[in-house]
Amino acid sequence: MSISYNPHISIDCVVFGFDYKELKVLLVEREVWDKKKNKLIKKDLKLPGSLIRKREELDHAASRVLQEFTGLKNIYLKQFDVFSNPKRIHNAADIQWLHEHTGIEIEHIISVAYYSLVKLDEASPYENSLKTKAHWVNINNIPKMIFDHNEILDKALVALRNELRTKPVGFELLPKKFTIRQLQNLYEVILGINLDNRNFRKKLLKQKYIIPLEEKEQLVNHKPATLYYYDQKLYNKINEGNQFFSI
Amino acid sequence: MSISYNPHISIDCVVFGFDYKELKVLLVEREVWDKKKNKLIKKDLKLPGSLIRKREELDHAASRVLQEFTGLKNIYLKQFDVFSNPKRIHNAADIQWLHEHTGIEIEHIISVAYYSLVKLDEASPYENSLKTKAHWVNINNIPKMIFDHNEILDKALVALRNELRTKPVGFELLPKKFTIRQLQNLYEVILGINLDNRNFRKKLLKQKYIIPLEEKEQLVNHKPATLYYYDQKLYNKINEGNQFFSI
DNA sequence: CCAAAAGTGTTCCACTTACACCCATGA
DNA sequence: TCATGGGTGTAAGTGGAACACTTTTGG
Repeated sequence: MSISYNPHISIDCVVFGFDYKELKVLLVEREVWDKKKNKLIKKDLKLPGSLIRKREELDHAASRVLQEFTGLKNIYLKQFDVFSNPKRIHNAADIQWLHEHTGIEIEHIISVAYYSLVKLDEASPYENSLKTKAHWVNINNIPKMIFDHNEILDKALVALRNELRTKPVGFELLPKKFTIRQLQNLYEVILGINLDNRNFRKKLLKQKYIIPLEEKEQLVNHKPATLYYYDQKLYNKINEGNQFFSI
Repeated sequence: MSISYNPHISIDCVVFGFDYKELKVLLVEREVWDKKKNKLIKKDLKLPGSLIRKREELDHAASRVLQEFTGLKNIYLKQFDVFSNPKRIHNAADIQWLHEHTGIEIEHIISVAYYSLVKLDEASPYENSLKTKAHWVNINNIPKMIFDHNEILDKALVALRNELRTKPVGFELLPKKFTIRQLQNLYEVILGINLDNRNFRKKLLKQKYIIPLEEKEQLVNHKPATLYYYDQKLYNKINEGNQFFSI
């Protein structure tokens, strides 16, 4: 195993999902075992990640990790920072665990961090089929993770907010057909602000690449909302080199 | 020498400077020698960069390189991308040169790219004191460089433009005392657009952290312009968590 | 008919844009 | 006195922000 990995560089992915109400992050369990006693010492959480393979491109490594943990291909991935503090992995037990887990002697791992945006309805079927257990954890309820993963997550959220304000990435977190209210909730939850719903609708519906369907919401006990979809190609055509509307 | 470097990770710096008229980039010469004949085979240009040292943090490596090549400390540095294509260094002669130059066997170098903004009037005194020759090259006149350095430069320029539109980084390229016209030229040259000078002045002078001095321009054969300075602390105080004016 | 969320218009203000001339200085 | 760039004001249009009620549906 060790021969195929580059022991100096890893990638970590902050996988965001949105369940129409809350922003969630996919975290995976790490189990630390006492080998002699064959006994579980502790279980904690981390971001999905991996050392890169030898001669592997970073984007490839990120896609690979994402597929390993969610089963999804072709999802939105953005590299947003690099973490290189030599003390980022300092705990003796962590170094030991890495050694056992990878078969590699670790000295200083630089981690390139990505965030990705997935549609929860597509991702959830895969959640149970993992060897390593993964959980969707509410962004407001993140535990202490291993290494510097809390810091990575915090910075991912800042990067996501910045991108959400200027680029049409919110649609990556919603199913293809969505309501304006769902999109508004997404903006409100991620940015942590309240938006005036009349103004939000006006602004959104002015964008020609947000296209109403004949279809309506189903199974709600109130007036069903119109469903819309986001036409990315049209967006690209209209906005060649220009700005997204900003919130 | 080889023992102190990490052979997998390098940093490259795109150092921007502005001479009141043109945007320039600091490039350094690479000389390829035929060792047997002790003869210079060719000279070409590259971005200043270096392998990182073992257990060295990336920001530290970038500052180190910058100081090596410009003599400057504490200058504006921003990490903007990572280049990891395994074919980014593919030329046999380049691999050979790297080996001779670093004493290290190179397999796959991932390069973390920074751009930095320097005040030309402060940087120029150091230009001549370098062991490796460095040149300020006009952004419109960049030759073919080695490796993927042209691609790195192109992406740095895109990143700089994005940042210039939303953050007060232009001041890093000007001396402490500057005229509004100089700042406008900077925006025009970097963004590649024309700006209305009445509107530009109005917008700028509305910002309270751009402070007029009693002093005027000297030695010009026309009405001397008022000098201003940028009060970064005041900017931070005013704009806690908010937006810079956008151009 | 009640509860729940969808959907809709107008006014005010701030900001952007377009546009042309006089002023202060050094040579 | 001329050449050069500095410095200034106004009007029209655009976009954002604030604000409350009616409509449609399921239960």
